[in-house]
Amino acid sequence: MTAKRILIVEDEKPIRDLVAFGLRRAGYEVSEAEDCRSARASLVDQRPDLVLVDWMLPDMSGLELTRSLKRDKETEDIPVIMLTARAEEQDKVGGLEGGADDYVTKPFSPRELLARIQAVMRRASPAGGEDVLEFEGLRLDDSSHRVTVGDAEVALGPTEYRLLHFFMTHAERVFGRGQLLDRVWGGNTYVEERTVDVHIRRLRKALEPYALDRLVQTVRGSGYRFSAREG
Amino acid sequence: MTAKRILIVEDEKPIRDLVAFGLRRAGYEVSEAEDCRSARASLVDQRPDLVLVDWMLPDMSGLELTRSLKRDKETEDIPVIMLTARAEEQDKVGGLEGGADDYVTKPFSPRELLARIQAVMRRASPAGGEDVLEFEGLRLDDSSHRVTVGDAEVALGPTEYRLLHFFMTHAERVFGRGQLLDRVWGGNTYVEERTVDVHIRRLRKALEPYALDRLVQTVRGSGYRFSAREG
DNA sequence: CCCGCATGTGACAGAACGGTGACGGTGCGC
DNA sequence: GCGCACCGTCACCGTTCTGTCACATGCGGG
Repeated sequence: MTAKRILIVEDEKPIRDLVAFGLRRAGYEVSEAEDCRSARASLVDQRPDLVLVDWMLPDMSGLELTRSLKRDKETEDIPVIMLTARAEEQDKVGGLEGGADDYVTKPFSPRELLARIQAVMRRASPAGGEDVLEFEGLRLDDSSHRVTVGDAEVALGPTEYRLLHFFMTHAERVFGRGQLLDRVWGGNTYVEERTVDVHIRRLRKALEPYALDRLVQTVRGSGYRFSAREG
Repeated sequence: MTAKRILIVEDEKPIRDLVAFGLRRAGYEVSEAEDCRSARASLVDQRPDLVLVDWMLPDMSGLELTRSLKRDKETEDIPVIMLTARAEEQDKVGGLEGGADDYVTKPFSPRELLARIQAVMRRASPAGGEDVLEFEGLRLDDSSHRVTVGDAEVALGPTEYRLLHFFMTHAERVFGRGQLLDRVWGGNTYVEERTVDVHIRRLRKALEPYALDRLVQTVRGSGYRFSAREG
């Protein structure tokens, strides 16, 4: 999975550090800027997937920055989340009007911020955002619906694709055939449990040329597991 | 399910007592620390499932504690909830408290605290969170269905796995063959009692390479026991 | 010290389980 | 309508697991 890049524009260093630290932990790649000038620079060469902008900035208000961002064809697709202090709350309307995709009032809980970031990105992703899972050299790009190993493309049927997607988002856990039917086929389909075996087989066969069939492991008596570690 | 352990790090005794009392009533196992020093100690030997940290602490700020927690591979998975006074939230803290998973502002209602605790724990467990039993270096991860000692994987058949799982969740107690048949095989199976012996044997054999077969002990005339203490 | 009973142990046959190739059916695009 | 891709099911097979037995071992009481 390519890490999503987030740019933080915030002049108060302690807060900036704090937020950056938290976001990095959550798996994002974070760059920081303390004013609009450097923010613009970062925007050009980092091409972040999302921008967090503080409302109050020394050289230009965050609102201004957002507006100009959204005016530029080059950057208008980048989602923006504004950070505002509670006192400034009445201005939130203005923030949204400026083109921000969402705003969060300080203080905010980490949960909340992460949730909003994800929500906003999800909304933006059809535009060009990427949704890539990677595991042991195996890449699954959900937006383009492609599975690749290096340059080669792995040909999968729809069911195998969903199965692999499910596994890649739930690695290291064992799932019984019933659970897989529930979660990959859908809760109210009735098919034989052994059908799962057959699709596991097909998935393995597709991964075999790359010696990645080992990732799909049988746990005798329980089901299957997707894992890098041999079992 | 073993009761979840919560560690409270808070210097003001009255508050600490109050919170601890409430949490114990809610069924948690609570340990307390009044500064970061003792918190660290508790972290090591208690391995709490969640930590509640006050923002203001005498020796080190709660923020520092949280950060160092999240930096350490050993403890980064333990969810942290920060407690902050309302006065502190405005100016200093913007948001992600150095990696805290959530935060609660004082004064808070017991309800809210409990709700957040549950939410955070729920979120922590399915993600990377695991269902891990550990005993004398022997690890049984039920979600991935793996039994390991250090890096090595212990190969167990289905029955041996269930047997070990049962023992690890019921250590230090003696079970007769009949009881084991009931609880590991299932209430309505009819098999010879001596069959238990054979599976005990197989389990021991699998643990032998790691000198852990000593954990499965025979109680002559009564049955078997899983225990670290010899005899 | 010896006996008797409880437990350890190796072997084995049947059952259960999962892997695999093949087949017929179905829906879709051409 | 035809061919193609995919799906679900089945039958068959090798492998692994399981329960049972027969025999070995060992502990404890007399």
